[in-house]
Amino acid sequence: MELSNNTIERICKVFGYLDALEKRGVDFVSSKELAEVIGTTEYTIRKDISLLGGSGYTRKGYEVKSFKKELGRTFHLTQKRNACIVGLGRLGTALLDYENFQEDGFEIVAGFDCNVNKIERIRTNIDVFSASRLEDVVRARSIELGIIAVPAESAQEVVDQLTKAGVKGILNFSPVKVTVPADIVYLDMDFTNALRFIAARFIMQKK
Amino acid sequence: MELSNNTIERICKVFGYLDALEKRGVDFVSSKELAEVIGTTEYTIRKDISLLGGSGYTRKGYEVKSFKKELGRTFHLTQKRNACIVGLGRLGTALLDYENFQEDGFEIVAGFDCNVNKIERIRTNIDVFSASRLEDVVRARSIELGIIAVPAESAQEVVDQLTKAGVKGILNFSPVKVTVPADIVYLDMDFTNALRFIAARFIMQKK
DNA sequence: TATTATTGGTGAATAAATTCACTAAACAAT
DNA sequence: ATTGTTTAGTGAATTTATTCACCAATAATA
Repeated sequence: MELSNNTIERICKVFGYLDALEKRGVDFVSSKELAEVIGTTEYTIRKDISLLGGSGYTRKGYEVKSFKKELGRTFHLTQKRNACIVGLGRLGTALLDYENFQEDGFEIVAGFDCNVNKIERIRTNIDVFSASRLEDVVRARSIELGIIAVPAESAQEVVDQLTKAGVKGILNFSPVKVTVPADIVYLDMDFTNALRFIAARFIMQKK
Repeated sequence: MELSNNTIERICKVFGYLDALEKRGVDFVSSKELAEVIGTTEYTIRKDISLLGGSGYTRKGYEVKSFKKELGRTFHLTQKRNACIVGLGRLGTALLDYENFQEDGFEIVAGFDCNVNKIERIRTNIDVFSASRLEDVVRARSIELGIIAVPAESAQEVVDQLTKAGVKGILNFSPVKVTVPADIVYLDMDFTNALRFIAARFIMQKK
């Protein structure tokens, strides 16, 4: 099966919405509703789902519970995955306690910072370590996902360390472009860039 | 000129990288280097730039300073834009002091929270207000951009308030899908979704 | 029971995005 | 000078993504 990034992105959003619907006790959802919520068309949603082999019910839509379960299985979205946060400044510590991660199958099992004094001051339930211990802790705790919240100048170094330690994916909050080996899944969450994109779209009116 | 989202997104990244190069004192950059950094091909970069009407120098590439300036002008990326943050939990307060915003032409000129006690405890240089004052402060301070960092359950309400107050763009950090009028530029930064995307890509190996 | 409306599934058509192929320019090296 | 190499620019070709058009199923309604 060969899914495009766009499809995967949409399906992830669908998964999140299914989760919300399930909590609200809703049983069925139509491709039309999914499309509106996700911000696409019903055709695209149906195409995505058919690419995935999923199926719904005529005049009812997709069954929330079973569809969510199926997506979870296909994308291994249900199994717990260990993650760590590198860089415990304001953003990093905020992320440490971001409850939604835990709820959604991602467990932050370690935090790292190079400032030892800072480490001692941090009040959280999550174990925090000196950055020098990154590699061995990542291995010891089977951490698959690294979340980078360090300043721009050390981001590349952290990427290299995480890579060496064997993480499979990296989510980068630092506002700098880094180079990452091709076999590691990498995603950028540059806030400034997001604001720029919005500002640019003020100007280049869509539609 | 009709630019796609993809093009705008790439150009924003290019802008960020040009900024970094400028600071490093680099004079020229090739489409190939840009492509590598941004994560695309040189063809696409050149096509994007030509769509924009930009131009470079044979065997040298694009002149960093003037190209950056041109992009800034085209996308109005240089003019200061006022932004506010709604929701002053851990993430919201971290964003309040995120220095990179200020550096890049976005100024956080207000913070809002519905918890009055919390407002009094917050230590920052930025003015913080009760959420009830959102509408009048947004108008009074010409705030164009709203950054949402409230819990899922109040996100839609905040969107509605911001919309009513007349912001032009919204950046949403809350992990919920909201509906936004079509004329407002909207961008989602759902962390959990980002992690899901990464996890899904572990499985659905690209390439 | 017959009819109507709604919804998913899917191959075909269309549209959009990317890549290619080639040209021209400019600098470097011989 | 001449030759070779690098790099941008761009129309054409290709690939990818989206949308359409239509069918089948099924639930609701008359």
